[in-house]
Amino acid sequence: MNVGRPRQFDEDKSLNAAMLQFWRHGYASTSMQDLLSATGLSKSSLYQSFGNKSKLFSGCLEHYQQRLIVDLDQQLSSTSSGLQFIENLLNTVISEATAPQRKGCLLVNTASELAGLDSEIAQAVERGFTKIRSVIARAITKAQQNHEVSAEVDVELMADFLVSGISGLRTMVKSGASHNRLERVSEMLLNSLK
Amino acid sequence: MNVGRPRQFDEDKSLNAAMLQFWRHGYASTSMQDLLSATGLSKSSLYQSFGNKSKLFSGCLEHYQQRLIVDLDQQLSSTSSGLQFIENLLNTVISEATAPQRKGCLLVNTASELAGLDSEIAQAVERGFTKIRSVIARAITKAQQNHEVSAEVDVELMADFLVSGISGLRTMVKSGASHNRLERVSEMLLNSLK
DNA sequence: GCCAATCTGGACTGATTGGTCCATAATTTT
DNA sequence: AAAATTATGGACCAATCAGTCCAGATTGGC
Repeated sequence: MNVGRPRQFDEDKSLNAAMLQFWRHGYASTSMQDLLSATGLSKSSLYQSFGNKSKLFSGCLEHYQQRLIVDLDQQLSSTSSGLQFIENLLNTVISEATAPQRKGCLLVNTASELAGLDSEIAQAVERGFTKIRSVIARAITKAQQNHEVSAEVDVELMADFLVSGISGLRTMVKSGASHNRLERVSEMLLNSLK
Repeated sequence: MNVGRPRQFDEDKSLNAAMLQFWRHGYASTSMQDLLSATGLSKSSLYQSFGNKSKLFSGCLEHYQQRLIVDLDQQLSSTSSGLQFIENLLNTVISEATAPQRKGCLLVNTASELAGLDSEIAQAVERGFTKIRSVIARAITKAQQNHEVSAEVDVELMADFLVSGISGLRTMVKSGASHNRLERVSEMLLNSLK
């Protein structure tokens, strides 16, 4: 098997380009034409490789989630302070407020747009959130080991609280909250760890 | 002026029906056909009364926001305890987790879908959030007067924190969090008031 | 009764939607 | 050289999209 001409295009790059489109405009507002332009693929190739729009979206969601987790993992292991890692996370969210386009988080966006309607997507979103939560839980444990956070803190609960808090911050960002207000709320979240 | 045949349909009811469609499926995934079926109006009447899809959506958003504020206002004034009012708010959000369809909050959904793309919508969303925040701020003040919440609490900051926290909870609901986890996070939010 | 406004339904538009199919070309392994 | 696989581009599809227009019916105020 696997004889014949090999893949010419980088499937990962195509997935990434498609992901960006979905990320920017959401599922419904992204047309196949948008995806063709973004990926640079021909219609035939795109359908051949990814099936259809829905499957492509699922692939993009998975791609996003994996990239995100790898990135967070790497950041966590390269940061000695668990608390600092979390503070960095919050700052990253806040810094998007001044960005030209506020894309937010594809998982959060998808939860909002589709999770209530498509159960398959809902499951993918749930898996993504679970993974993020587990990274944050590890960060909290690390912070406890460094005595930055009280050992009495319930790690799982606090991880949920932070994931929820970050999602809330993201909504504030999209709803146009000022930098100042975002910073103060972020500070409160951070204080809840102590 | 205003001679001739008077309005036959209840503009408020039509707006309400259209709002429900947008609420359920978002802006992009709601077609004019959906809106015609939902409102029961003829295409001519709908365009005559509301202009076009975009304007109709803006109207629905305004309608939603007004309804919400009136409802919150009424609840707040009929609840002697400011703390209880906030607890009720959180419980309402959580109870949606078991609902057949999790529509969430139209303002939050719209922030996610459109606020990053359409500045006019973004402003409407921002106004809506501001009003909600002010109701919650009043609830906190009321709780302080009842000595349920420390007088040292910064009302505006806490209001922001709660609005953000509620949005976070809503995201958790959509992402499939269990009732138990939602309750514990909600409890943490409530505790942050004390 | 007349006028003005409202309502309906349908015809119609041009553009876009997601998706299929096919002939052809390019490139690799066997 | 032959077979297998990937690529492209365009023709084509029915369905749907938002939106316009109009003729005609209805219904009220004056």
